[in-house]
Amino acid sequence: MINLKQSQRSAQRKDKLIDTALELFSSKGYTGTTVKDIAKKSGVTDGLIYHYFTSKEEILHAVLAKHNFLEEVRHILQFHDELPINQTLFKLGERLLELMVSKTSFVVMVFGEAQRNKMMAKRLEELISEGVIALGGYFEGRAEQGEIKDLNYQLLARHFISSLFIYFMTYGRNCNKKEHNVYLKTVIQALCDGIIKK
Amino acid sequence: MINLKQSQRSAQRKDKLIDTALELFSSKGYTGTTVKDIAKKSGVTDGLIYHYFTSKEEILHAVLAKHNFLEEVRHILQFHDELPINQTLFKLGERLLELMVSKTSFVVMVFGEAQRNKMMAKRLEELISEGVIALGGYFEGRAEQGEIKDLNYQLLARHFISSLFIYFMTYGRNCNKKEHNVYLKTVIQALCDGIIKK
Amino acid sequence: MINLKQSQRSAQRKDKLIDTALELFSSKGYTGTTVKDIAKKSGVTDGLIYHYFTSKEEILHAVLAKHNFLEEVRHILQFHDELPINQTLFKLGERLLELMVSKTSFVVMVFGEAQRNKMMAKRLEELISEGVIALGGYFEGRAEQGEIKDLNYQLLARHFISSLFIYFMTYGRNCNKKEHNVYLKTVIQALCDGIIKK
Amino acid sequence: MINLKQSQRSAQRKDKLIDTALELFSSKGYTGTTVKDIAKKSGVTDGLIYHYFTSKEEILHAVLAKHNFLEEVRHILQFHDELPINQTLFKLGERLLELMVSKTSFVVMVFGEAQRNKMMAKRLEELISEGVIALGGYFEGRAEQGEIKDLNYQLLARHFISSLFIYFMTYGRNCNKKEHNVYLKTVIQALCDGIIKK
DNA sequence: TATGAATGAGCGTTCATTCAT
DNA sequence: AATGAATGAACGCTCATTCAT
Repeated sequence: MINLKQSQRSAQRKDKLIDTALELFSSKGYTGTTVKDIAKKSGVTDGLIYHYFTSKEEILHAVLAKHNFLEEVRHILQFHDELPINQTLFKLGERLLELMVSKTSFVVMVFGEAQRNKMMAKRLEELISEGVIALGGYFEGRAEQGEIKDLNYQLLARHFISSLFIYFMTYGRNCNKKEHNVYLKTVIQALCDGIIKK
Repeated sequence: MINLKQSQRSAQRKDKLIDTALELFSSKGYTGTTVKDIAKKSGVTDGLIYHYFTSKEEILHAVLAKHNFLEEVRHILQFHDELPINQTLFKLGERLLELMVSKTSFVVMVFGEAQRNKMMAKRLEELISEGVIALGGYFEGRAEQGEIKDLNYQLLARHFISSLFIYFMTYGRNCNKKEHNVYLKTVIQALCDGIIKK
Repeated sequence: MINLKQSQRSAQRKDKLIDTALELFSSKGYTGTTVKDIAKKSGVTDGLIYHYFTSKEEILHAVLAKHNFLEEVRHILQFHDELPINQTLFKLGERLLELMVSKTSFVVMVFGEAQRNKMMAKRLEELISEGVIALGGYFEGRAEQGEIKDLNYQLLARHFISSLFIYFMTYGRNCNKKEHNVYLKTVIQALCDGIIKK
Repeated sequence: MINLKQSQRSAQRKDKLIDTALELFSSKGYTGTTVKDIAKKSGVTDGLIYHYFTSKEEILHAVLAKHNFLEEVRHILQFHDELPINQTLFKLGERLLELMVSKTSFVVMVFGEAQRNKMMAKRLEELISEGVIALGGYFEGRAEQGEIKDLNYQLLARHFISSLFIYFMTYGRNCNKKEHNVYLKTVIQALCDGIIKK
């Protein structure tokens, strides 16, 4: 029994450490965060950290493993063909923004550290690619139905996703849902109908 | 008069130091780069750095001052109204990509450091805003001529610029001009005419 | 409970560090003493110093806290009125000299550092003032009893205390008790009866 | 001619450097003063310092040589026997205080540096001893005339001089002449007549 | 499990001094 | 005589990591 309780507490503690690490990495960056920082904020002694992780780098790995929202991205990207394209895009944008908002600190960390850390860069590219491929596939499907013009769908998808991403990072991080919607509507309307008056 | 040669060599050396710093900052980040690194790679002793700069931070400032391409961005953004919108956008995109390619390491550094360093964040926002405002103004002008639809031009501009930016950062960094053009054409065609078949 | 031994050894080590620091500060001055010096002389690595103290300045504070003899001075200065004035002064002088002798290196350090370091200057002034005020009060009391002449008792007290102090600093530091007594007798006799033959 | 002018300017410059050094040493201490500081404040380049002095230490020597007021102390200490003792002591005290006031920064430096620097300590002891011996001799002379009691005149002299000195250092440094006189009168009256009411 | 003492390489920075010009 | 570029050892301090308990 004791062992069970112990191992539970142990797991909880590890979890706490990972969450604290994410928080700190997000606000101060990986390099800017001290192992001592993590220990202190988690209410744990310095040495104990190395009972749970072999190195600072491994903490980062654990953070990435726990907060990897690739699954959630994939789930969002299961497109249903019943809706008109613009509504589908709007829903997608809405959900992606929601997801990014709910994981702001994680996104910020991955983004900020990606220049320095190969693994982080790979992770970032994975996330974006996942979206790009799925959305590109959706475009292609619509094209086969004769609904959209003949274009490079992958590039188009990348354009949409990455614009959303940078909007969130540099501008929309602190905006509310209403403002997000204005952005999404503007961008999607332009994307669908073009900006040129006929 | 006496020390013309010396002061020349001194200026050259300072220049060298700035360039070396840019290189290192770009590849390892500001925090990840040691003053000793800069000294060593420049073939200079540690102490001499502080003959030219008062601190590591000042080196960063010097790097930013030397490679500040705000001026160039402004120049690129002087729109001429003779051309059709899509051609104007294409020219703009082409030049912005050219500029980013020619200053890749600088752009990467500013981008990567912006999450951590207030000054860098400001610098980045300046760069993007500059483009957003100018392009937004251009859209507005075209709208007044009845050429484009009623939309939020600032958001539209931000969409175009930031998409370009992230395309470069995550994808186009190593592409050639031809590939850039494909991207630009796709994105601009979609932006102008929409993707929906009528 | 577990680490009683460890925490004991830790406390001892901290104590050792403080004592070593006092020794070094006294002989080489605060500025002239390196943190590495303290570490080396204590048989400890550089980094460990910062496990016990947050800065070199804090080591100084710890030294001051441990060797703060203000309390002892106060105790000495509790005058008893039973004795004749000259005997009271003699006892006071004797004890103050004893105290300074037993804390020679501390006194020397405070004195030497006071010109440069505001905190040390304040500390020194505190020590002297404490004595001056107490002794001045004693003089005043005796004056009210009609035992001493009408004079500025604070200045008189300062005169006595500071003379004692500089005697110790520049001359009596290495003298024995007998020599101290000669000094005290001479000075006190002169102070009480004057040097002029009537 | 040119050489004469040059050597004049050279001498002036050296003088300027010494004075600046004194100023800086006094306010920031010897260790706290940078050779660069001296150069800058003197309007001279770093390297030139070493054309005039072989080291920082030598600058200190030069400062001491130039501002050595032993001569002046000796002059002040030429006692004349016409006056009553208390007036003689008052005149002596007055002049010594005047001298210390006029050379405040020098006195402060010597005093502050004496704990760290053997040479400075020796210099300080020289100055004090000079006064002690002269004043002790004067006392002895008066004693032979039957004017003062039988006491240890050297200790008495040390008492008077050092009290004066510490009064200046810790208290009278910023007082005006009037306040000095109050101090001197009090101390001298007590010294001459004693403080005990008969 | 858990502690926190201990390590030691490395950080940004300072500064007396040297030296080519 | 004068410059200021250049040196390099040393400074106070940080921190990921190890380890005895």
